[in-house]
Amino acid sequence: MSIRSFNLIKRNYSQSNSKFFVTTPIYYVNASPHIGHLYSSVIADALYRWQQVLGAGKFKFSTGTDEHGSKIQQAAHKNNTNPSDYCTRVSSDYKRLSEVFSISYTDFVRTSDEEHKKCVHKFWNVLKNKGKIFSSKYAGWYCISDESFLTESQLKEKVGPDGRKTIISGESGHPVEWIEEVNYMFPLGSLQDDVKYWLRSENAVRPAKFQKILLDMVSKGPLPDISISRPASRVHWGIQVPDDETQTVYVWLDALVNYLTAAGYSHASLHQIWPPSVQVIGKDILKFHGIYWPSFLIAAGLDPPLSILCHSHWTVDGEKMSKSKNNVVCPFQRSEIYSSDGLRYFLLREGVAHSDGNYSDTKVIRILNSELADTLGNLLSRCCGTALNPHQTFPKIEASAFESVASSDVTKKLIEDVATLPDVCMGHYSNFNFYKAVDRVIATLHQANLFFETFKPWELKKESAKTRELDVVLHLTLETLRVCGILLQPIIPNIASNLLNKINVARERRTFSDAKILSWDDTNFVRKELAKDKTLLFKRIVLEGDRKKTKQ
RNA sequence: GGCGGCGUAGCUCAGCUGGUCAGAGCGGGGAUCUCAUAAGUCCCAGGUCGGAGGUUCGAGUCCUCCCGCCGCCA
Repeated sequence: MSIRSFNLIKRNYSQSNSKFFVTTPIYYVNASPHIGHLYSSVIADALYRWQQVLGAGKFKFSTGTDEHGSKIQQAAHKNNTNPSDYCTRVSSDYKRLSEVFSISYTDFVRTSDEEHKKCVHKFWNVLKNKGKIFSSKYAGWYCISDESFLTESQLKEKVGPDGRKTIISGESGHPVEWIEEVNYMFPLGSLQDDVKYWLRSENAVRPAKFQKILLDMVSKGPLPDISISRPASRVHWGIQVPDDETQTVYVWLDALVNYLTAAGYSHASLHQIWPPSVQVIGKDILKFHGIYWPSFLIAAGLDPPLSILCHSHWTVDGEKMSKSKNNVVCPFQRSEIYSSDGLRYFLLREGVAHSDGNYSDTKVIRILNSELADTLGNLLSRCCGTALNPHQTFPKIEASAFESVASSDVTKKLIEDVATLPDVCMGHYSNFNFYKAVDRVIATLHQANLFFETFKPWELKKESAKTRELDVVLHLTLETLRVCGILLQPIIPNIASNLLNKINVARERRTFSDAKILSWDDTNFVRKELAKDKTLLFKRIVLEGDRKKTKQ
């Protein structure tokens, strides 16, 4: 069965398509959420919100938790509870992550849900009926902790205190043992050409670095058959293989089907939303999503995803994040200091998909204070203060006064920046370059501050003959804030909402089209009242004992 | 060992297709302003673009070799 037979037309899904389906990985419940989990969710949420800024449609955003496997059995036992209760508890932490950080998912899938089991069974039977599952005796080195078969190159020898040698996983350090057993197998090699073809399409995997890694993997020689079940005697917390109670479905097959579960695989609605538009993943699970997953899908006669966005990891103060180093960054704890939008901003502003980011609290504080409190928040305050804006309005402007102000080079630059900003952001968001989009927005806000400084409205205020020019300065600056606010909604939804509320932008006027219609071109513009509340977009972060040097 | 990715100012990045032999933000220093979230604006310092060689009138950008980091495979 050839992949060429189905529709892989290159398309820019960032346009206002009728449908959009974005996914995060489902998070393994062996541990609480950390900054890396948040990063995946925030990226997916930004993509989802951007789609909404572009326009209405049938959208779906799935996330969830991966709850099966022997590690969960062990973790539950360690916590003196059963796997089901244990999973419910930790899964609720991931739901809380989404709630705290405004992750606007539509579907939360738990692999222990009955609906998911139905989908896994259905998928299994489809693969089986297509002759893609066969039973075979399998022998190899097996790591119980990691629940994986390993090749000999992945092993190391370890000498114990008594001089005895044991074989361990080279990667995790956990012990391995030689196992011979009967498992169900899947012929990865039979889909290799199709997967290679899919990988070569332009947007299949982004950034290109990860696309090349995958192409390298599938171009090296035939892919092996892989085991897709485990004996139930060893792994009983999972989904039973249909019609064979002695085997449990391999956790990766189980987990990957969650995306189908979210899309309505067990009932007829799947094709209303399938295939996924973007699947967001971390680089540690690249092989499963970039080779296994499309192989399974193609074998089952389903389209692979239109795009996989693979992001890199976060180091912490230059070191890999790990429990043993005790440097795992807890997003809940950090959000209490930096706010949820603040943490979102930092991750999307500082993170680039192609290389590891470095998390540092010093950097977080500096970026948030400089850009959210100062550049953005202070600019709003300059416009809304009663000294310059006693009537608390977003004023209408007179054409002659506008022309007078617009003749300045600084004003021309600002108007050009604001006019081109929506399309520039469109380009960057479409290519998943959030940091470039944010960079342009911040640059535009700097230009607005320069414009404000150039025209010195606090001096215009003193001359009654210059009141109309003062209105123009306030108007242009508030309009810049309005456009920037619309474009920042995917990044900092709450701060953007507060900003747009303050300048009285109607909720239904916060779309990409609204960002393109500029007030000085809008003959129907009506003077707007600013909201009465004293809006503080972002409170500057000051740590105890950290006293800023006062300037003279 | 083979293959792939990366290496640009203290930090994070831009600089795609060879052409002011280099920019931005943050951080640092100075000046100035007072509308404003003690904010804004301006100026300055910081660069062997990992190293060496080559192609070219001209290379951060192309080629070769070497060094370092990361990943995959053996």
